[in-house]
Amino acid sequence: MDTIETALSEALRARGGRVTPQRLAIARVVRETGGHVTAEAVFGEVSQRMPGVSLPTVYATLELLEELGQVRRVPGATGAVMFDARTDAHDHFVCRRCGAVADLDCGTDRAAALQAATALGFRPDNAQVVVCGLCADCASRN
Amino acid sequence: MDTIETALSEALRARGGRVTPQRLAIARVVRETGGHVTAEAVFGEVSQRMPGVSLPTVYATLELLEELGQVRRVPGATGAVMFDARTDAHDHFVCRRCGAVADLDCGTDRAAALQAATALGFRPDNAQVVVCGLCADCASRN
DNA sequence: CTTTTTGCAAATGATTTGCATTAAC
DNA sequence: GTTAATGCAAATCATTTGCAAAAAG
Repeated sequence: MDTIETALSEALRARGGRVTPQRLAIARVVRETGGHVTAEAVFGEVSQRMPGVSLPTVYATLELLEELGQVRRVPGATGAVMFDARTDAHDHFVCRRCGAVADLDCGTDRAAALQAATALGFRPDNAQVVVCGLCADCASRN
Repeated sequence: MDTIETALSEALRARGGRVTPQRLAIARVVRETGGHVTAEAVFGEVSQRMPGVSLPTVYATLELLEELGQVRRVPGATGAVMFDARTDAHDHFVCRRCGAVADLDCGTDRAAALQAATALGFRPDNAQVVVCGLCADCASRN
C-alpha cells in the first residue's frame, strides 16, 4: 500500500470511518487525474478499475474526501460541481457557458476573506479567487 | 417608467434586443430582492406579479441580464446557481452543505487574477473571492 | 411584415434518498 | 455481532431544448 492509501486509511480511522476498497479506488483516481473532475467523470474512471461501484458511492466519497481535506470543491458557474485534486492555495477561472475550469496561480491574499467569513460565524474550509467569464472557445462562438 | 426600466430598455435596444414586460418584471424583481436569488426564486416572485411567465423565460432573461452587466452569477457550491443584484466588486461565502450565500466585503485585490485569466485567453466578466465552508446552521448540525 | 421572444411540454443532466444487502471492524 | 457502507432503483431538483403561437419593432 502506498502513501496515498496509507494517509487516507489513517485519516478515515481517526474519524471512526471505515477503509473500503471503493474509497481507496476513488481517492486514487482523483489523485491520478490530478486536475478538475466531476463526480460523473470519477465514476467513469473508477468503474473501469472496479466494475460495480455506484454513483451514489462516488458522490458520498467525494464529500468525505472533501471533509478530510483531500479534495477541494470548485464552485461551478454552471450546474455541475467540480472537484480539484490540488488542495494548495490557488485560484480558478470558470466558464459560465460550458463550465470549463482552469487553474490560476496569482498569489492573491485570501486572509481577509477567510477572516471576514469567520467573523460572520461561518466555518470556512478555504478561500479562492473565482474568475467568471467565457473561455476562449465559448467567446469565439459568440 | 423609472430608472431601472429605462436603463434596461436602452441596454436592450443598444444590442438589438426587444423590450418585453417579462424582462422588465424579472429585472425589477432581481433588483428589489437586492440579494442572492436562484432562478426558481425569481420565478416564484415574478409569477405573483405576472401570472403566466415561464421558467425558461426566467432562465433566459437572467442570462441576458448577466450579459448586460445587470446581475452577477455567484458560483454555487451545490447544484444551484445563484444570481446577485449587486454588481460592484465584492466577495462571497458559500455553504457547501445548504448552498447559502453571504456577501463579504474585504477589499481583496482581484487585478492579478483577472490579468492571469486574460493571459490564458479567457474573456473574464469579473473576479471574486469565494470562501467555501459550512454556514453557522450547518456547522452546528454536525 | 419580419424576427425575436414567449409558453408549454418534454428531455436532459446532476444529485440525493430509501432500503435491503454486504462487508468492516 | 454491530454498525457503517454499498448498490440499486427511483425520486428530486436544476436547467435546457424543440416547436408553434404571440408580440415587439
